[in-house]
Amino acid sequence: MKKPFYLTTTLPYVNASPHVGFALEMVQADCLVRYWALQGVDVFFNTGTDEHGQKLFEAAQKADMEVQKYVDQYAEQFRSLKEKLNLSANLHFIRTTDPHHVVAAQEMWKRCLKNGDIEKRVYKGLYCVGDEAFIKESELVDGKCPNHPTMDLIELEEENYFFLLSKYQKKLLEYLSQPGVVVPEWRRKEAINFVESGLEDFSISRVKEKMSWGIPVPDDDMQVMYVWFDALTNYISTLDWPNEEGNFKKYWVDGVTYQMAGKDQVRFQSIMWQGMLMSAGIPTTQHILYHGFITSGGQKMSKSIGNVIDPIAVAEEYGIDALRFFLLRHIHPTEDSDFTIERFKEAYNADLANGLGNLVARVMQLAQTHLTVDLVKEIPSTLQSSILRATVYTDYISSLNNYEFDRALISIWSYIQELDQKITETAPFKVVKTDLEAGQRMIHDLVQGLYMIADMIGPVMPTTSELIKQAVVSNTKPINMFARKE
RNA sequence: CGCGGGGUAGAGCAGGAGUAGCUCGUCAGGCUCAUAACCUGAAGGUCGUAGGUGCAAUUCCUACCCCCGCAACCA
Repeated sequence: MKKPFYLTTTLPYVNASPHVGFALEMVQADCLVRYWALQGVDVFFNTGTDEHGQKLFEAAQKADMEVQKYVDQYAEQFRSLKEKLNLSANLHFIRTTDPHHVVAAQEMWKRCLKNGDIEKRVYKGLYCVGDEAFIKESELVDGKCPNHPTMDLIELEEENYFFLLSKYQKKLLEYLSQPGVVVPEWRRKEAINFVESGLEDFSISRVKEKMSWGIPVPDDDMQVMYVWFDALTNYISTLDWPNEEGNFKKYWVDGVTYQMAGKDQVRFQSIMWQGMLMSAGIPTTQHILYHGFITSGGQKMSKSIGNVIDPIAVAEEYGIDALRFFLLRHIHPTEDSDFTIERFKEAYNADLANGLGNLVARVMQLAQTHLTVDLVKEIPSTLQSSILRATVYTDYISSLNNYEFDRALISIWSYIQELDQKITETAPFKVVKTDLEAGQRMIHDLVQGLYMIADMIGPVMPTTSELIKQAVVSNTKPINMFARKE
């Protein structure tokens, strides 16, 4: 019996529509979940939305809306990604405004408090009256607020609760000393460096009077939790924690735990969150996978440059599977990568239209013409075909086991090329005219290869995979799967 | 001396001590089962710069140059 797996994405903050970077995270996660599920693993798959905090509070005020209604709107956009990106059916979606999450966050607080890791202190910071907010030092422009360069910043103090992260320096270093807790490996070293350079305690609450949109601090009416403390707790509240039995025990305590996040999240996910878990006496996360960022035209995406890629629009024009394919094949799993429509179209035409789509068409045309349904019946159960070069499958497996989506797909596509070559070299369409049986055997082999491809691309392109399998089983050439785009 | 990633054919990338590889693009052939697709071949690179260690370096070491992130309360 395989251990159950748990995998969560980060929860996006709902101050904007889903962007392509989150689509990447979601699709990577979904690919792993589907891959594991195919191997018979019981997987708990989590995502959701982070809905508290000052920025949302202000945004709602600007929009002249009730905060809850404001976040409801955005939450729905993220929830609908399940259909728009064709994510696994078992995906759990948690909102940090869900009542049971609120309870969990407060319980997390109490545990950390009880363990002596939360204490009240004076928070000193530079406060901009124009923004009515603290400005962090790295944001300063010539010592002034970037939004209000003519105004002087005032030093302001307020009482906040602090999480004593510094107490966990040693334990965090022990945690980070385990290979695999942070992927890629060089980011683990980065995290170790960061912890070794010293950890600061963090403010984890805000004065309610100034900003009420947050989870109330237990036993203190004057303060609400600062978002990150609240939001991080979702990873276990989604498992019904603080109920220690059931899903929490099954997946978090006894299972194999995975988180996915963007590269900017290392200190939140691998350091603060792990510190919180340690404080609360809960097992730490076993593997956290960090993807890179997506640029467009070599620059950060921004509305003013006009290089923003809307993943939903791409999916609508080219198909969900095409988007999923591009994100997994042409975006590096862990490094930054570039995404432009030009590159996307190039990959679409080369890999999907001319590659996979065309191969399906030529093989299934041969099959439909020269084979019968009876002849292909046994195909799904006989995947160990002689036509499959053994290394294709083993490369595919080992790549996915290392979260190297791009390599897994490269290996499948090299096989597609092999089949194209084989058709040209052995010319079954010719052989069939002089020796029907020999030709049929060749075509049968090709169909088997096609089925194998369908199997392997399942986690990446679920719909395409199904269409190919159906075509094989019904011995029918399907309509163009990926029409060329000019 | 802050930390990390990277600089390889026109473009995008892989590789990693011992005839430099892939995709797209270009050029020339071939095939006709296929989505004007597919197959074969060719042109195109002194692998950022300068040193060093090797019988041998693009691959290791050192220095430097350039690009990109990060440098914590941004969710």
